Amino acid sequence: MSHETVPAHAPLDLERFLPYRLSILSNTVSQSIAADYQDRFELSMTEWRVMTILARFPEISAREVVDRSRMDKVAVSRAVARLVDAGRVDRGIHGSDKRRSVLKLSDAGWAIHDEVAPRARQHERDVLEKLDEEERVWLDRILDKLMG
Amino acid sequence: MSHETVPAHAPLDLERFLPYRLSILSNTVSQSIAADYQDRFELSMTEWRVMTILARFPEISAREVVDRSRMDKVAVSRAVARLVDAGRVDRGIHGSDKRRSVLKLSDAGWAIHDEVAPRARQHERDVLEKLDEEERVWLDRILDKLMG
DNA sequence: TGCAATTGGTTACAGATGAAACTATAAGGT
DNA sequence: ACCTTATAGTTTCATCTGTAACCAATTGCA
Repeated sequence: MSHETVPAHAPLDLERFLPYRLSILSNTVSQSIAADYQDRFELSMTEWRVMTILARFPEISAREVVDRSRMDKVAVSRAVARLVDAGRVDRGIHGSDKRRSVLKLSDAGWAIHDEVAPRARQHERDVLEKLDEEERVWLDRILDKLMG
Repeated sequence: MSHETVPAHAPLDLERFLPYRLSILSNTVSQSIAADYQDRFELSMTEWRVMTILARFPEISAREVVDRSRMDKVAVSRAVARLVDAGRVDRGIHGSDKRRSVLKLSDAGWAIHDEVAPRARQHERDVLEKLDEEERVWLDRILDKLMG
């Protein structure tokens, strides 16, 4: 029998590693929703997110979309450009500050929003249905604390 | 006063929408860990994940890495190629099936693993510290149910 | 007023990603 | 043995993404 000279490696158990589990879960859920509207409307996830922000806060600037969504500035710029291009968002210019855009959903944009939003909500319900009411309350509270 | 002809839009509240919250949380957590090793070792997240799998299951094929990690086949192929290139993983060929690779961490690979793994675990603890013990138990249980 | 620093937004580039096509080997059925 | 099908892994291509550089309008202040 020999002395232990090699340090014992301590491999991570990826399956139980929180960041990994979150990443898998998040991707699975987001992908299943995105799959639903990407083909039907040629709408990327970023574009959809911008649309939901504009649905809730009409007439805001791209900057405000960034602030409200934690999305990347460049990503928002590109998404808005495509949405304007597709006639789904109307872009105006702020009266007193010519740098600022003023964005809102067009009628076509609203039509898509009104079709996609309920389906997205349904997906969320499908996921949450795996939990009982007590677990849903805890999850909500835990996410708030983790993201605080 | 007029009849209500326009249907009431029902915008999603992105801030409270589960898939969105998961996505933000997951990105925040994973990014903060990845930032730690990406610069110091020029190691991508995919490569690091492959390394953790090989640490736990030495002498497996790329296929088994895919199965155990839910990662994309192509992503694994590329990550392994880079790791082999960098001398962090040794690639052999399976005796009775020449298609199959046999992968394991090299000494250099283990050295990196042994430095990164504890730091990754520390990051996980940092995140979980925002919760009390009861919440941690619930979170674990909830993730299991959602991912079941 | 004039000029440096800031801010809103876009562009350019470099790296990451995923679907599909491809190569090579193996397995299965006749 | 022969031929079809399946599997391991790589390559290709088109798209996405993030960082940094950039432009134009605005603000702050000497």
